[in-house]
Amino acid sequence: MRIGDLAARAGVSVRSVRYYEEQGLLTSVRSPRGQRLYGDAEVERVRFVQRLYAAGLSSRTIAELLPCVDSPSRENSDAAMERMLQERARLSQHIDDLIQTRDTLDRLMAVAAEHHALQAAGTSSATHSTC
Amino acid sequence: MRIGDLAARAGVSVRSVRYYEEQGLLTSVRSPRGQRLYGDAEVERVRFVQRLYAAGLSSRTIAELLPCVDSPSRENSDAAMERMLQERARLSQHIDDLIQTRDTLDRLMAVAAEHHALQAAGTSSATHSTC
DNA sequence: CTAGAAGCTGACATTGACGTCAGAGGCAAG
DNA sequence: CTTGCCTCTGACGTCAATGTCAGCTTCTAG
Repeated sequence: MRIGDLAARAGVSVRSVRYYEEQGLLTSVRSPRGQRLYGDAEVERVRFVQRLYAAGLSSRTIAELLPCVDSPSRENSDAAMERMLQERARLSQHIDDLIQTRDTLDRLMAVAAEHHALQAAGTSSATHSTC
Repeated sequence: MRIGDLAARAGVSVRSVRYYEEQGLLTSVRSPRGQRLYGDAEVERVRFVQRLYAAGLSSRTIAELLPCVDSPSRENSDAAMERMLQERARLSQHIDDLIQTRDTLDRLMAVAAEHHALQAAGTSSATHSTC
């Protein structure tokens, strides 16, 4: 499987695949003439990397995490486990923030809807709220 | 209240405050000599903007949303409401993604912990899993 | 064999939310 | 008046993940 196919299957650009390799997030076997070759497993690998990106991890952090996924050993598992715990905490914090923001948005929309209803009824009440 | 105080109270940099004004997310009154002056309300405003940023909204999107918050009127409330619904959906999707990623991380950590335990017991079982 | 699609490397461009610096002016305290 | 801190505008730097282009090579279909 060549780079174009991998990119298509994983739903990313060819450029991104090369970048992932450059960052040490992905390895490839080279054909005698220098073209990158991949197995089916790499498709999942790319998707996994994408998900970590989506979770806000930097390529450096991902690079620190992946060795544990790849070759579990005593030395790296401790450090990686700590790293994962850290990222898990960061992720949870981020999720909580987003939920809180969504709640804020919901309250804003509720007030807006109420205002809209009042206005539709021609009632100009004392609701001084925003929107 | 001058820009430095506002920035300190809201917990952002002076640069950011100027940037917000540049993007139309914040307004200021100018002193006779041209310095920006703010009221207490702007502190909350800046914090609100920050939360929207944290939620992944771009400054352009925030700029489209804020007029509704500021001056509720019939024309802008419809558009703003739609926009808010859109962003709410995006937010929910993002939250779901993050939770899914956290779950993946949890599974990874569980396997890692198991592996670690087995290794500690000197047992090299058939768990071919990652880490 | 040959045209065109796809790959390679290397480098510069882009986007967004700032950081940072320069040069000039404002403002309160001693 | 001076010292030192704050503010102003304007412009360039940064960082990270990609886009994009150039110039060249390799593979594939006819």
